Amino acid sequence: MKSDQPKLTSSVGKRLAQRRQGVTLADVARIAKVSEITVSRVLRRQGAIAESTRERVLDAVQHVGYVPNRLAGGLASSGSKLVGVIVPSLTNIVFPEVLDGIRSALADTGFQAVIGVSDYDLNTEEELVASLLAWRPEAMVIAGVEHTPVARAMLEGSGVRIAEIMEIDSQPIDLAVGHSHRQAGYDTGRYLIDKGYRRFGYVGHDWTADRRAQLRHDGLVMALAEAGLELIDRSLHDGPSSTASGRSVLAALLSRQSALDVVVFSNDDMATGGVFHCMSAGIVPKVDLGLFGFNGLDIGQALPTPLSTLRSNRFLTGRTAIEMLLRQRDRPMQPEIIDTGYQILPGATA
Amino acid sequence: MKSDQPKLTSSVGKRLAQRRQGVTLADVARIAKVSEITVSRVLRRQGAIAESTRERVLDAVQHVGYVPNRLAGGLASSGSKLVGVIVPSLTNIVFPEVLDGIRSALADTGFQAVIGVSDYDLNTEEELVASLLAWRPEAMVIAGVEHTPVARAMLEGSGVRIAEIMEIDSQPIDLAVGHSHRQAGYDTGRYLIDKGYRRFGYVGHDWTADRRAQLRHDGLVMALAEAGLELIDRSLHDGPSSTASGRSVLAALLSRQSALDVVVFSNDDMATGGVFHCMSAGIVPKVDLGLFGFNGLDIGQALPTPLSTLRSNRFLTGRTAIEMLLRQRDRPMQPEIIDTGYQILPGATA
DNA sequence: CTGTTAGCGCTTTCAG
DNA sequence: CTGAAAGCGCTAACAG
Repeated sequence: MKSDQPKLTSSVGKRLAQRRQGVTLADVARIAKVSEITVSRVLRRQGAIAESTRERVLDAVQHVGYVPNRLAGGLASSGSKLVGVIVPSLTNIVFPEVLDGIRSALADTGFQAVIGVSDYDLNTEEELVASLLAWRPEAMVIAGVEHTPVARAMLEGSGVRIAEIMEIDSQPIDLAVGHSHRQAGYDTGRYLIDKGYRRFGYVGHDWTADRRAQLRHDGLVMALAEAGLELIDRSLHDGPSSTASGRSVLAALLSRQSALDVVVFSNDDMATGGVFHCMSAGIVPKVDLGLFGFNGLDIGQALPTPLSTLRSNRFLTGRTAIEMLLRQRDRPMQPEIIDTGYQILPGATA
Repeated sequence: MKSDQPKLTSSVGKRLAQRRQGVTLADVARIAKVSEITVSRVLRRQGAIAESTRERVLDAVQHVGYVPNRLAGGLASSGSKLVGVIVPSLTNIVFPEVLDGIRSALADTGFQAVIGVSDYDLNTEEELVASLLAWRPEAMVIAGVEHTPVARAMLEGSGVRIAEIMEIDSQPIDLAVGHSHRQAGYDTGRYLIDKGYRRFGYVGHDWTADRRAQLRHDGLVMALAEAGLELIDRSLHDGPSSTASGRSVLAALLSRQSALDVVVFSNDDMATGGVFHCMSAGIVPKVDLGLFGFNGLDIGQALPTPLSTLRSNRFLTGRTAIEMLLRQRDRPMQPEIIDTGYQILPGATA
């Protein structure tokens, strides 16, 4: 394998054999017969370099297959070109979508994201904050505004810019990007009440892990209360949201409570499962029973009866967070909040 | 904000004010009245340390809120505790699932994954290889076995262990973990032929981006040929797979070709869309038309008629890749291949 | 346009 | 059990 590499100047070859390490700037400099800093400048396109030396350096780089060492570069320049990102999950598709927005904003900036997954656990999140901060990121994106006191202290104390995303219902440390979940729940209630629904049921998943789902629920209940209504019944799945559980939990709810005219789900995964249950049970969505989700996932819109739901803008949220963070390296005097909003997708199930 | 931090010894406070940088080992050492190396040892639990000094150091760390600098640590020890990972996409759920397997294998090892997304583009992948290698990862995981010559050379030359995952149909650089897509396609064909299907159609997505889908297709055609059969018709969507396109492309195929008794889809996303089309068009899966997917996604199994498909083991693939890589730091003499296999899920659509 | 001199913050020797 | 000295590979800050 090693022998497949291009042949190197013997001195470099020897050093490599001894070190097992990679080629360094010094190696390139020696071959190009310039100083290390000149190589460094060429590679970073910084400062004026004579075209002839530039070529010589680039040739040398090619020749020895030099790959810069960012650990060293970051240390020397105290600028890691890293952004730390913490999300609760990868299996819930909304988070990969946020990451995709982050990726798109980071493209061509030279920044790399280092991603941590907290698994909806605040203590895990705290550990991740510490370990990501150890990479000296130049900014940090973290889902949610709820953190352990220690995690919060580390984030505040780090001095780097922090975007707390997906939620703007509380005051952020520095910047919040997302939308109000309480308001989304409230708007869901208003929309359905306006449609004439009166007998509300709710199908949800584990709240202790997903407080944003709870905020939406609370907003919904608030809208109902204002209209003199209340949730007639609700059923919660003890675990993360999924199509399968949406299906079974709706079945359970309906088996004990037949008087509902609409069911609001904690999100589209659950609601899609609900639609599947209806299909199996011969219940016609909207006609026999209204169903309403949250997120506006593609899958829900591709259903034979497209899901009535609220679309949140995950990609935009990720993208905006990064754009804001990179725009200004110092924290603002006042915490800032950016609402990326949501839209009602009327669909065909409510 | 800054003033909310715990009060620091005045000397440290002054240095911080000057540097805007974080607290360093030296600061902790001064406060604990030990040398830097002792602090370092305590933090890395390395070498014997008197319990009393250990406590003194830990107190100091707490007091000043010290966060180690991994750039410096990695540089000094030439060990980054980083694993580079490159996947083609985050929006196709199978990749987040692989990442989750990687994450689970990395948990409690002290390693961090740095993730790059190639967007199914080999040139982008090449850039990612270079930029991830610059972080001096101790191992690298990359989806697929197809790379640009330059990317391949960098991977080989890096000396670090490389796992090429999701595909074992070609010879890997170092280690391959996944399953044979050609074989999966072949087995799909055998399974359906044994079921009595004879008139095959195919609905797929963009092959240029997803060569594993093409391999499955080729395997399918091979099985058909062995049985003296051939694909009667096929329709390809010019873009990534999605439920929506599976739906419309099946509709298009059926509108021009009514003699099919089974349609094989490039994956479960497409197949789920196909099932949705059938629901809308009054076609009864399995009875009127067989449908077969690939991946074994949850959504397919939660359908009113669970999808007949092949389940690939994404989580296991990610997890196994990391376990193998961390088990042995040197590349094996011979490239190694690990088959994480797949299972037929009979379902109810074929 | 190019080079010299000092580190960045930590860990690896090697001593004691 | 603890420390002093010497870098890791690169870049900032000055020269020239």
